[in-house]
Amino acid sequence: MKKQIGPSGVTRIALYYRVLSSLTEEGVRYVSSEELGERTGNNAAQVRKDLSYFGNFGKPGVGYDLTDLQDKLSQILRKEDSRKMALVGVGNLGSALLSYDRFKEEGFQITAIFDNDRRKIGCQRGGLVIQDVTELKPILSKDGISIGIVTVPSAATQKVVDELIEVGVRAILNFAPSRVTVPDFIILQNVDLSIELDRLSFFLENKGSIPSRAK
Amino acid sequence: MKKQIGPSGVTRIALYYRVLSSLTEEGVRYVSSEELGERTGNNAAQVRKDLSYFGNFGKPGVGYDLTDLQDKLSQILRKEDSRKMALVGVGNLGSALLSYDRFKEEGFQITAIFDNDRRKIGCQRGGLVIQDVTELKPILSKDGISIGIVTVPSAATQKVVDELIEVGVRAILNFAPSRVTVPDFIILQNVDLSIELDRLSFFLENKGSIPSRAK
DNA sequence: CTTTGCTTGTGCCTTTTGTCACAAAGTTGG
DNA sequence: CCAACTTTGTGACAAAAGGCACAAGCAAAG
Repeated sequence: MKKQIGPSGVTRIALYYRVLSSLTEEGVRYVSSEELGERTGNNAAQVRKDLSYFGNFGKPGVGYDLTDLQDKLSQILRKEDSRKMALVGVGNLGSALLSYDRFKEEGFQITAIFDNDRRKIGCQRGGLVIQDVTELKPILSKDGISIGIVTVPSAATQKVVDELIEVGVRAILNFAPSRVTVPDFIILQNVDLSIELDRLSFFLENKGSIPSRAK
Repeated sequence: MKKQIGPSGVTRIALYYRVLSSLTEEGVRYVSSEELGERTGNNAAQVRKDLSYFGNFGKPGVGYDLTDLQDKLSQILRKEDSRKMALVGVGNLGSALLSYDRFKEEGFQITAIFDNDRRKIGCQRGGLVIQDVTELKPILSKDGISIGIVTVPSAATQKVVDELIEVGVRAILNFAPSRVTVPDFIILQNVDLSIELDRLSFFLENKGSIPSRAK
């Protein structure tokens, strides 16, 4: 069986895709693994190997056809299936994510938002009405939403996550600092900003030690 | 020379620290590598090895003294040196970070904020006055700020980062999607939320393939 | 058509990261 | 004090990730 790409490889693929978008605007037609590596901070061989997991996209002596490669990566990352997302927790961070333009640009769309705060429920945010989180299950059960973004306080996280899973959400982006447990078939990605700062804080005093990886 | 801990090890250390805080609230006195592993989703041996990079904190047959270990990790992550941070770019995301309580809780404090928008400059946000980004250098040069948070549009990122470095900032948390180049001695951490979503999107269709690592 | 010059795809090696398993150290109960 | 349990710290092993280097493929020039 052919070896598969790893988690960090996927991150790099997404990065390559970003760079391709820039290059398109610059009117380039072909790009080499060398250049792609340069622009993303990766080794050229790494780039070629990453891409080779999904097929032979390049032409020796020329490089990769830009629009062609873009299509391929778009397909790999499922950019066409417009992904609908639900956001739970319309606090500061949640609100910011709602008006975060880059989600739209990259084909992601938040279509339902929830909170447990009486004062917020019914209000509008980014063109959507904030709904009662206790109504989450009945409301989402028909929507076929596959991605959930959770920006609620730690204490509530597990409950919200469980409910999202019940209504068919299969991937969750969790901004709460608490670790959540999910079944194996669920994709969970934690984003903990204060941990990022802890990392910075550590490396500030131990700079020489470890080369910073470009996550 | 003794081997040093790697980048992902540092992330785990920060995670352990979070769990210790919870455990303290629960009134526990000792914790085993087994339990710490359980709660952070790591192998017990991994936990012990991570900790052993910094000393022999545990007692065989007992485990780790909770408050003691907490102190040690706090020291490792430099939690005491109250870290001052500057935030550049007071848009949606920037504003959210300003009122993100967890930064305070974890000992990080934003003490200066900048934007280039005429209409924002002079306004208050989270108890701070938004200052003109063109004044960044003169204002920060005296402050001894070591961490910068950058939430400006892609086009402006490199310039802002360069200026931060000029005034002595040594670690940067960059939320812009564009890759920035910095000298070797600078710690740069990119956080790109739309790339996180791309990852989710990919794994949704390739679930079986790769076990999701608990970042 | 041949030669020269790039650039890809990939086997192999190196380095890093994670896990296992066990000796040493401490604890508890009789 | 001794025997039976725990749990640590770590050397040895396994798996994964990254990089090197080269054969094979394509292009362009003569």
